[in-house]
Amino acid sequence: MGASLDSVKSGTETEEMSADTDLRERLLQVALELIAEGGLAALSIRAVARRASVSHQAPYHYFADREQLLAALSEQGFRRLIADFERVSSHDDDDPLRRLERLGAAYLRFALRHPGQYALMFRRDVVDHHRHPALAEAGGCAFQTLVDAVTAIHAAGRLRGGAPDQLSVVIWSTVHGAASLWRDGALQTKAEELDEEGLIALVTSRLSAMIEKGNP
Amino acid sequence: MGASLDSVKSGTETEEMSADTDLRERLLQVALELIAEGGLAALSIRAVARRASVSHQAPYHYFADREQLLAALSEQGFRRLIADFERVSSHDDDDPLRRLERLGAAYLRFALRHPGQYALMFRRDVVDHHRHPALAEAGGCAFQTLVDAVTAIHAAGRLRGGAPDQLSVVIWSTVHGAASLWRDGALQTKAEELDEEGLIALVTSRLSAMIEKGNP
DNA sequence: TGACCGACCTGACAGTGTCAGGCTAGAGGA
DNA sequence: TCCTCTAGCCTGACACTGTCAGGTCGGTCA
Repeated sequence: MGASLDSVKSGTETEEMSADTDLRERLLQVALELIAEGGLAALSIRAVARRASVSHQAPYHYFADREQLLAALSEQGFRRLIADFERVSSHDDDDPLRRLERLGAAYLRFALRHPGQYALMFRRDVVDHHRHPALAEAGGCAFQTLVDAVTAIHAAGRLRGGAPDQLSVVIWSTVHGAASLWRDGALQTKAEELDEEGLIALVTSRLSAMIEKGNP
Repeated sequence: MGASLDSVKSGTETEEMSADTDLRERLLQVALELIAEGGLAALSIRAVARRASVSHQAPYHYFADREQLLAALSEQGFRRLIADFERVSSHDDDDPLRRLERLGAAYLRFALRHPGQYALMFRRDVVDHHRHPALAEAGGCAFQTLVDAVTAIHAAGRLRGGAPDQLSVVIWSTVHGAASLWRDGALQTKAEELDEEGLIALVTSRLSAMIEKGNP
């Protein structure tokens, strides 16, 4: 028996992926679908296996346990976030404060568009970064982008007090908090006239206000 | 059988609570212990029942399902947070900016001292506020305290731009983000010289910088 | 030809939340 | 005194989960 339909790849390209794709990749994509549909609670190894039409044990050939699959998903999220960062960084406008604002907006957009995956990236109770060096490295790289942006503001002499790495902590806290609260629906009931773009504008505008020298 | 040792209450007051206490209260306390010891993942209805020395079904007499128990725990958390807010509010110093800073510090202290319960208070995937009006009301009350504090700053003419409720969203985001990132261990690796009190000082100082008029 | 191995599979186990249906002590009315 | 009712538990089952143990099968390589 097994995966009996290799090399067939006939008419059904419409759904999911073609059958001969790496099972590992297919499992990751299916897991992402499940998270997007029903949140982290809807993600079980067996559910992933079912949707991928393999046995409930097949995923364990590629991932030692549940946490390893989640770690791979989490790392993928950080890499995509970093890619988003790079996209908005390579802007011809080189004002460091605007750059920080664009990074903040990109962060929030990523979090709001991929709420399930974003949540997973910070659920250390289910994925311990210490056990997954590649994940820890990706997360560190994302944070470093923020630190670099603040350092550039400092170098331009426009930072009001504080060390760049410490101010980065506060800035990261602000965007992470806004993203988390919005995802959890905690903000929608408080400021009803606020939509996603409004939230992004509100938060990013205060990011520079928080650290810029000589702000009115 | 059942709870066979009512009205005894002899020598064993040292551990947990006396045996004739409300089972409902005992379940909540045991649940809190489990969360404190092993996080939310360690909290199962059956584990609570085991530690409370009752059958696995006894909790369902008081809580319709798992979510109801978690909702009660979450609501208790918000009420304790509100109590902390009131404690630091009734200070003879009536500078509204200092008051906001004290609120922020109280928020962070609560989150850092009760990480499991705090996490639960914002896990809407496990506890939907819409299904638990008392919980939603407690959460709204806590947020309102922040809004009131910002409104007082506005009334004193010391707010730089923005509506109080919108600025409250940003401030809440900042403290919530800092608390969440610290709890998840995401900050410890980035700014190693930072301890809990350092984080509180760092964040609260930037809260006023974010909104105060005429800040240097 | 035979040993090996990667890529799956089936079958079991303990743990979980939850449904269904007990049991028992006490209260309230006849 | 007897009967009924109910609150406050209980036992037993179910489907679901992650995970351990041990197949099977096609290909590779000596």
